[in-house]
Parts: sequence; structure tokens; C-alpha cells
Amino acid sequence: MKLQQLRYIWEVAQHELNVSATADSLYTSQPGISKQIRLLEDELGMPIFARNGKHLTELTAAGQQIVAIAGEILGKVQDIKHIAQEHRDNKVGSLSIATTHTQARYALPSVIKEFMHRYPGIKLNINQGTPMQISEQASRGVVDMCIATEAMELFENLVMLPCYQWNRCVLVPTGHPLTQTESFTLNEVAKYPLVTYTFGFTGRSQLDEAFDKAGLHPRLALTAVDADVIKTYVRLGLGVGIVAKMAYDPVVDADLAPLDASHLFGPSTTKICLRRDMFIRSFIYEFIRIFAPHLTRELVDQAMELREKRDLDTLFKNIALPVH
Amino acid sequence: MKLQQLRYIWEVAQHELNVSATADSLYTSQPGISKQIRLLEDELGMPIFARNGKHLTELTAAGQQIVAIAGEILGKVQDIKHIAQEHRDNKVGSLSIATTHTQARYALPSVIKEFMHRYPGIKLNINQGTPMQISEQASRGVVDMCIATEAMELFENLVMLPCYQWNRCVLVPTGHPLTQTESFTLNEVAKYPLVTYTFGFTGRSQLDEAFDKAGLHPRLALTAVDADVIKTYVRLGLGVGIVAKMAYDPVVDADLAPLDASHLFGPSTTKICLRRDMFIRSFIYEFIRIFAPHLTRELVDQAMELREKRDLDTLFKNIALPVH
DNA sequence: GTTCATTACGGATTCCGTAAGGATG
DNA sequence: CATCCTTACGGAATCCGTAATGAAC
Repeated sequence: MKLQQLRYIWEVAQHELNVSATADSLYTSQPGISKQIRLLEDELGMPIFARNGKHLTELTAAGQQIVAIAGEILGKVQDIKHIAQEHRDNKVGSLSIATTHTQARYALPSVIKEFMHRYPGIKLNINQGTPMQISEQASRGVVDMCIATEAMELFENLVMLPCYQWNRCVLVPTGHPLTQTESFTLNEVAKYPLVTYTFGFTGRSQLDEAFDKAGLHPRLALTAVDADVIKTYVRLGLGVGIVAKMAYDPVVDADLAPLDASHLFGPSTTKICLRRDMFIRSFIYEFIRIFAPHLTRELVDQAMELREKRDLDTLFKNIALPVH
Repeated sequence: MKLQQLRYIWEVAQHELNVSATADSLYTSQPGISKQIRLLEDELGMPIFARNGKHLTELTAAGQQIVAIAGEILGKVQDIKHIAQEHRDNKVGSLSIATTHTQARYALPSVIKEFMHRYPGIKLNINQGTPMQISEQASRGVVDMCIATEAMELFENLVMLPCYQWNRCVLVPTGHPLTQTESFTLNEVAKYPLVTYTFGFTGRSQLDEAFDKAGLHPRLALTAVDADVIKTYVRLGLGVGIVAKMAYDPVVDADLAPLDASHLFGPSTTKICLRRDMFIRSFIYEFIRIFAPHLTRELVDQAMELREKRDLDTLFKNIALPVH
């Protein structure tokens, strides 16, 4: 058994069992991968992939377990390389972050700027995607961490570190009736068609929950994955927008009125997720610290030790999160 | 990086950094190992071993972490092989057990007999050693499991499965004064020199605890690692013996009187320990089941998921253990 | 002087690319 | 017919053993 063979079966499994595509992505030849996979199967004395003629159709039952373990092994190989790199020079390396539009656009820029200034030797890499996509990337080890509000709890091998809480604002054109009332209610908001996040994005679940609990079923005029699109359609008068507060920019969005909606919807918590058991390089601790000052190295280490969601909740229960 | 290189650094670390001895144990050449280690260090760009001239003196700080991870990787490689073997034929394979004299001599024979009968295709391997040694072997993955009463809690990566409880008896030559009293006390026992287990063996800690709690400091005439030696010296009149009940054989030991001592010392619990995260082949579940019928596959799986000692205690709290 | 790791070197094996072959949809 | 995996084959790199070298205790 060789590490490359494990890498090949893992990569093929990640490429929908398409060996040719895998070969392209690894910049190697397709027969080379085929051969190594066959050799591994011969050594193990059983097929990892089920074949229909010459096409790989699916993973065998045992193959699924084997590929999963191969993934863990490859992760640990990365850990070894990271440990070595850290030891050689803890200011050189790379950091891959997967995150959502909202974080990338509004929360991360200042953090990235500060980080790049402090660690000019670290190659930064930011992947944008849906909460599901980025969680999966973090879970699979494609990236070092993901930052988001939703979907990460679905992946058991991710440790969630709460970073900050944020609230929403209702966004309307200036002069809109809602701007007249001192303090509006959920009922009043629900009278208008809404323009807000797509299901599964940027704390949308909190929103649905609030309306459901109030027995309201507002009309959704449009849902989008990012606040910029939402603002555009609010300007067109399609409806009232509900976005994260931080998405409102007083300068650019001067033609819109942000009405605080903290009293209508529960706060959402943005979290950094790391793969459990990953080796955390010093600059990653630093990045986390810049993004969320309360997440000290010690606290992160403690959180990484915990397996259960409830233990994590206990750990962070008494730690005040910044509110944005 | 290659699996062999990881195997080599791990094995060298297990052989007190002696490359020659490692080469012998792996049936390969010493320069081959040296070379591969050097290549790995070159690739990582840092030394794993600290050298004094040409002697390996110790692991570097990063080297310790790397060797630890290498061990985990090698364990997972084994898991893959076991999964494949299980899939090919779940009645063929090997089972290595490390255990103490007491278990090997008195508790295991009937279990082994039954197991061999049911699984003639499994190569059995039993290592005898001190509780410390066998726990370490299980922890390092040298054996599949260890069975003992003491020391395993020191290894964080072992999951302890309680198998049965046992009590002690006081062993005296027939006609000894202690045989006259209906129900003797700890005080009376402590008047005689004791012949019992060496510290760290076969529930010796329970024994010390009971005497300590009673403020007694009996004289230890002799301590031994196994009951056979203890019996021999009891026969010589060196003192009264305290051994596990199951070590008394009515036929062979007819010249000795076993006095039940359950009321003097708390019961001890014998446990099977498995490395956390190891792949458990079906015949291992079966072996466990034969040894401890209450340990169903489901229960073992549940226990393997738990990280904390307290969670394990909770899991087994309501399960009645056989008492021997 | 013995033990032990490194260097040197040669033969066998393995790896990986290109090219050709055959199955699937 | 386009896609995709397997087989065939040859050159390059790697692995691993023996023998020689040199440092440490």
C-alpha cells in the first residue's frame, strides 16, 4: 500500500468516480491512476470501486470505509507537512479559507488586511461558496477553515468556534411607510413583500423561525444569496429587504433606510469551523484571534478537544461574543 | 513522503532510536532505514531526530509530534487492511491479545478454547506482560486488545470495556487459626505477614486501599506477580496469601483453605481495552462477547464513540457485570 | 575495540508517461 | 462517435542490499 494509491482512490471518489477528470486535476496521466488503483485493489484482494464494464459506477461498501480512512490518512500527512513547515518558518505557508458572500464582502476585508500586514509570507486563498459547499470543503480538508453562519453543524468532523453575533435590519427606500413608525412589529413587516436571503444562506433560518413562530407567512418577492442583489431590488421597489446589519453601508446606501430589526429576529452567530484533529499552525491561531479576539489559542485548543455539541455550548456559554 | 518512511521513523522511535536494532526487527538493512529517514527529513526540511555525531540521541520537538501522527497513520493503514480482510473472509485473520498472568492462567483458557473452536481460521497470539507493558502494547497498536485490571486508564487512546468483577480470598494452609473464626476481619488478617501481588498487579491497588482506609500497615512477607508463586510461599508458611478467588483450584490446591474475603476488599473489575478508532473485525466482537456476554456489538460501538471516562461510566452504570 | 550511522554503488523493481485497444452510452 | 477505462511497453527514477567509511562510547 502506498500513499499515492490512497490519494488516487480518494481523489477519484471526490471526482464522481471519473478517473480522467481526476488525472487532469492532478496533472498526471489517466492510465497511471487506473494502474495504481488496480494494484491497490489487488493487494487488498477486493474491489474498492464497482465497475460496469470499464466504467466506475460506485464505491463498494468496504470501499466507502476505505476511502474515508484514506481521507483521514491524507489529512494526517498534511498535518506532518504543516508541522515541518511551521518548524522551519512559522511565517511562511498558506491559508485557505472558504466562506460566504456576506462574510467575504463585509466581515473579512479588514481582518484580511490586518493579517496580510502581519504575515506577508502567508499565501492567502479565499473560496466563496454556499454554506453547504464551504462546510463540505472544510470537512474534506480542501480548505483550512470555513467561516459562515449556517450548515456547518451537519458535518461531524468540524469544530465550530463562535466568533460574533449579528442582527438584521429592514431595508427600505427612504420615505417608506415603515420609516414613519417609531418601533415597528413583525406583523407590519409581513404586510410587504420581502426581499431577502435564499434559503440556507446568511442566517435565513432565524428569519423563517421568527415568522413561523408569529404565525405569519409573508410573501417572498425575491430571494438572493447576497445583500447587494437584495439592495438592488429594494431600490426597484420590489419589496422591503431584510439583510444583515453589517451589509448596510451609510455612504453607498444613502438612498436606503436601515431600520434596526434586532427586536424582531433572534441574533445569528457567525462561526469559524476547523476540522477536528487538524494541526493548527501559529498563524492560523493568529488569524482566528484577529477575526474574533476572544478566541485565544487556549480556548481554541480546548474547543478542539471536545466531541459533543453540548460540551462546546458549555465552553462558550460564559464568553461574551462581540455583537455586530 | 512515503508510508515506509513513516513506518521507519515510528519503528525507530519504538526501538529507543537504535536504527540497527530496528533494521533487525524489520528484517531489512540498516542503511536502507537510515537512507529513508534522511530522505524524509530532507523532504520536510527539518530533522526528526537529533544527532550527536552519528548517533541518534533524541526526537526533536517537532519530531515527537510527527512520530505520533505517523503512528496514527500506520494504525489507519492497518484498519484498511483489516477492512479488506474482513470483506474477503470474515473467518480468517489474526487476533493478538496482551494480558496478565492472572487472566491468561485463570480467566482466558475457556474463552480461548471456545473461540478457537468457533473460529479455527483465526491465528491467535497471546502476549503476557505487566499491566503497564500490555496497556502500552494495546495503546501503540502492537496488539489488538489487552485484558487486565490495572494501568489501562493511563492511556488516553484506550477504550475500557468492563467485563467482570471479581473478589479476593485469603489463602491459608488448612488448619490455620483464621479458618477457625466464622467471619474474620481485616484486623485479624493484618496480624499475619502477607503474601500477595506485587504493586501494580492484579488489583493490588484495591488491597492497599482497604488496608490504608482501616489504618492498617500489614507486613508484606513476599509479593509476586502471579498466584502460583503466592500459593507456593503460603504452603511454606511464609504468611497468609491474598489472591483472586478464581486463582483457587479445589483440586490442585486442596491443601489450602480459601477464605472468602469479599467483605474485606472492594471488588475489582477486569476490562478489555481497545484502541479508540480502531476497526473492529467481526471475530473481535465475537471474542469480546464470549469473554463478556453483556458486551454486545452495539454496546461496544457505543463505548468506542465516547471520549470521556465519565461517559463510559454512565454507559456501563446500569449494566450488571458477572461476578467471579 | 565495539557499536552504530552514513556514504557509495549496482541490480532489481517500481513508477509514469505515451500509444493502442475495447467497452459504454 | 465521443467518452472513458484498461492493457502494453519503454525510459527514468526509486528502492534496497552489500561493502566500505567514519564517528561515538
